[in-house]
Amino acid sequence: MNSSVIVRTPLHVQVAERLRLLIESGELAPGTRLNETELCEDMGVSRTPLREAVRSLATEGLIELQPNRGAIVSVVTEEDVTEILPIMASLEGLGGRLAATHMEQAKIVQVRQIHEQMISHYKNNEMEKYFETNRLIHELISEGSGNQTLVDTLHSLSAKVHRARFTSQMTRESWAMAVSEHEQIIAALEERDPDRLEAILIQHIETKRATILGSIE
Amino acid sequence: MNSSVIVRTPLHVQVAERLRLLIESGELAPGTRLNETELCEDMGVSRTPLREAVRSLATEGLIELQPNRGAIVSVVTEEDVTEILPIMASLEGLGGRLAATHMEQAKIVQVRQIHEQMISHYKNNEMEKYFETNRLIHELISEGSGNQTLVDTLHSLSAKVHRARFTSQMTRESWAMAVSEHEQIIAALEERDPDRLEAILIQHIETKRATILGSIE
DNA sequence: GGTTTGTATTTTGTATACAAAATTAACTCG
DNA sequence: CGAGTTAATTTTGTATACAAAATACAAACC
Repeated sequence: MNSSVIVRTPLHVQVAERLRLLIESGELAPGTRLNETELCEDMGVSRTPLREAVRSLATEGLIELQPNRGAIVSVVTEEDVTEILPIMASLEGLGGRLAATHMEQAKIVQVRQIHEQMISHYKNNEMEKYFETNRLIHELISEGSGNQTLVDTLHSLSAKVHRARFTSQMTRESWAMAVSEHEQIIAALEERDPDRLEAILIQHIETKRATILGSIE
Repeated sequence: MNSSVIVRTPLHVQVAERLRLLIESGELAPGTRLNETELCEDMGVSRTPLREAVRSLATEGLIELQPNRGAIVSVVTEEDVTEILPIMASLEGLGGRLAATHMEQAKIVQVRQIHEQMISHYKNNEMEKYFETNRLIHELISEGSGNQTLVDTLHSLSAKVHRARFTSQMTRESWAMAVSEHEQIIAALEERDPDRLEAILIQHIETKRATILGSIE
């Protein structure tokens, strides 16, 4: 009976993770054609695991397959984002509603702490760090729902929006607005008020939508 | 300029579709171990496209990969269904809300027609046909939202629940309840009342939840 | 000059071959 | 007999080889 088996993660999984990283970081920009032989040489693997990884990321939506013409990094359009945000609003709302009742006290304290960090990043005008803590808070709250499927679904949707990279166009006002909403989010969570938390989270995404789509026109 | 290119769909896509069918129809039962060579012989393809297909279905959640031990048809647990239904409620609600305003009149008429068909299947006690028309109505409504991402997300969640195959345990009362709710759904759609449609769709899934989970204990 | 057509090259799609791990079966020793 | 160990077999993981399609390029033609 070996309860702590060492599992060497399969090559195609490692390759997929690495590709995902390259795509999500923007190193592989949307629309980039993926050359198999080239990528294989870079990563030091053969085509088989690489192709398996590409197929995975394709069903995930990160990559678009073009039959007999290879694959490109999929392009997230404004339309995609317009479709995704209402879904995220709905799901974040549900997540908050559940988290308000299910989340452990210790986790809520943790969220508050990260919130404070986020505020200081805001004050110091540290965009990158702000976004990172921001993302973390939303993730912790959705995790607080205790619903893993919800967490996964939100994560995948959020990744697409993030990849669109419209967020950097944030104005001073919209940023202030987002921060103020976050203050309310934490408060509602601490008061364990499902209805309010749900409402604010939905409103928060509406703000996000306005910011993102405002920045495009 | 060739606008109607003939694209021979890649083998791995065909294989994936066929596997998906086998899994969703229950021909490949949850937990079944997938033997590569065996499946290859059955389908008349080599291992490469088969494996690519398996990787796809794995990221889709239909198949579970066990490193160095192959793949099994993933098992949908009661817990999974408990997680999924609230998400579906939330999303179907959103879909209905959008459909109430966006859906074309002709589509609404079509939904009404299928609804009538469904009713007659109900009266004739034709379970299978009832479920099929039922599924179709929900799909049409979510499509009426005009939000393809929403449609896809719902579809994938719905497939998991369906695969759990708890639904056959429907009692006479819960069935009647579902039918009556459907009547209200169509009415709200015809009246183009977003709030009511959203509310009923959410309630409808609550009924479904009660039915499904009631049948387990 | 620009378009077309045919050929060379690259790139993808699929099959096979080899390596490593897991499962099964056989066997030893208590 | 039966637990444990080792050998044989199967099955998966990865690499390579071959086939087919797409792209790039050059020559011929209008």
